Amino acid sequence: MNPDQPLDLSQLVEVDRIIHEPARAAIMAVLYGVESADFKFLLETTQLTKGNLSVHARKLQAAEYLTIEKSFLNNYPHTRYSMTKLGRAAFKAYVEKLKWLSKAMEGK
Amino acid sequence: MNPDQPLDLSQLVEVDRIIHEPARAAIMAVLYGVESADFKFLLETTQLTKGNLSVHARKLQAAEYLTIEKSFLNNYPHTRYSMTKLGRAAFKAYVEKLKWLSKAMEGK
DNA sequence: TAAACTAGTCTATAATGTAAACCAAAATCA
DNA sequence: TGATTTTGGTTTACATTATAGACTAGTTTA
Repeated sequence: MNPDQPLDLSQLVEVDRIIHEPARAAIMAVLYGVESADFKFLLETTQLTKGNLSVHARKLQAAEYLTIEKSFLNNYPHTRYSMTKLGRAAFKAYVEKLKWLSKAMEGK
Repeated sequence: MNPDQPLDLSQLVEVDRIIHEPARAAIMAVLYGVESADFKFLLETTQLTKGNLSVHARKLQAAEYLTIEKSFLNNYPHTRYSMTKLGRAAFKAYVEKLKWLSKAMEGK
């Protein structure tokens, strides 16, 4: 029991739950690197099932972390997702928190 | 849409869910740094409610990530938690995964 | 002996994630 | 042509899960 431990673990408990769900973190991680991505691309990169991708993407949309644009491409429905500024900031903050934790665990 | 993206996001989706829950991650983070800790100490450091601490700690015990020892101290019940080798390894692997994600997001 | 405190546990409720079933339209097949 | 398959998703029933307030059991203090 180390009394000089300055870690504030409550920060961890207060992590952004919307992003913290791995399925959504994966979606965010993909979109963070690109301007936009369509359903098929996200399906391949995240390895989620279609149902999960659909549901989780809409949860991210509800949080205004991403936008969903529907159109038709070659006669087929086509859905394009892109991260909002809010989503980008939230994801950045989330990753910072992860980094903080891993740094805090170093040398223990 | 960056085609030369080598990221395997399925790794993220397959993260250890037992640790991934923030309440439990906080417990693990505390115990990772110390040999053992009692209920009160965990309560203060994690900021969890008593009910949650109790439940989540037992879930970690069920996963064999920590041990729970009960005794009496000054006539009061006293519960002491410590991380198992399995728990330590699992937490280390978990933190490595977080590190991997934050590194992967750098410069994007 | 009543009241307040310690040290937890139990449990009802709400919230959440999951993937299989479903849908509409387009393409292919026979 | 009609039947079947494929594309591109959405819906929803189900199971799992987290949460905190109520509860228990015993101790100390007034």
